[in-house]
Amino acid sequence: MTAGAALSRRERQILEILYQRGKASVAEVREAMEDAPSYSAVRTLLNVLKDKGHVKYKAEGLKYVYLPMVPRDKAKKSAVRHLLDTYFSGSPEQIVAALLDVSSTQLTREELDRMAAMIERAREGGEAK
Amino acid sequence: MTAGAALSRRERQILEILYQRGKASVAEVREAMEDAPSYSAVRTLLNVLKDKGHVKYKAEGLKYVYLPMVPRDKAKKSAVRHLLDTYFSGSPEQIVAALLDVSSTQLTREELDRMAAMIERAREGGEAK
DNA sequence: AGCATCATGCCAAAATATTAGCACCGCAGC
DNA sequence: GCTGCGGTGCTAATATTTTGGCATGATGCT
Repeated sequence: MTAGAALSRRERQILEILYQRGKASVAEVREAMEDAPSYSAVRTLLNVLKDKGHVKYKAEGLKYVYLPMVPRDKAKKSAVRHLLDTYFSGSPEQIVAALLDVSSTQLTREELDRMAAMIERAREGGEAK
Repeated sequence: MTAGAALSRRERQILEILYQRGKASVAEVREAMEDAPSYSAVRTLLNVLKDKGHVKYKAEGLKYVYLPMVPRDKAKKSAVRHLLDTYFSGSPEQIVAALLDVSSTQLTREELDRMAAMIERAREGGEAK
């Protein structure tokens, strides 16, 4: 129920844009869409999302900017969880594998080092059963 | 166009079930749904997915089983890529962080070792710029 | 053979999602 | 003060999604 729950195609598309950018005005959302419909349409969708409780807005200057109701950090987690059991049978290491595969070309040694360090820390700190 | 492209809510739900299980009959798909509609409805959706080219089916015994058109391996990658730039600004290490966070309690030392090893291998093998 | 079961194909009704249009408001410039 | 620009609210039309129903064919059992 946190984030990716039962949204229509457009709703999801828009919510994802908001997650990408953190916050956005109607016009910004619209510009971020490949296949943007009318301004009105975007506005309606945003309102639907608001009614469903996925989005809130606040005045910023003269216009409203919309932002996700559940903060990115929470959404991240449930997205990862979902990915995990949709495509990876719940196996975290397989995600790491896919990750390395997908982004191997852009990964710097430093990034890899940091990842390794994180895992190292988890091994010591968490000390799973 | 690979996998998660412009599907309706139900279509997505069903396709994801197929990715989870690899293949499934109409009844199996239906059983895997929390909020399952009628058998007919599921059947229709499966056919829609077939028409859209996301799913194929083959006879297995007496009934048909459906399976995703694009194989899990490919779908995985684009799902990871999508996750990456929706919630993580394209930063692979942040995914690893989230992953560890989400699944820290269930991770065995062996799994962590294997992850570390993968990263190690990437560091040597790939030798990114 | 007759019947219940479980599969499929096809189709039309009902529910939702998606879109655009119109009216209004505040602000800046002429 | 009028006018154009860019924002909002509301609402109605359209398109798509989602659903169930009915007819049919194969299988297995009594």
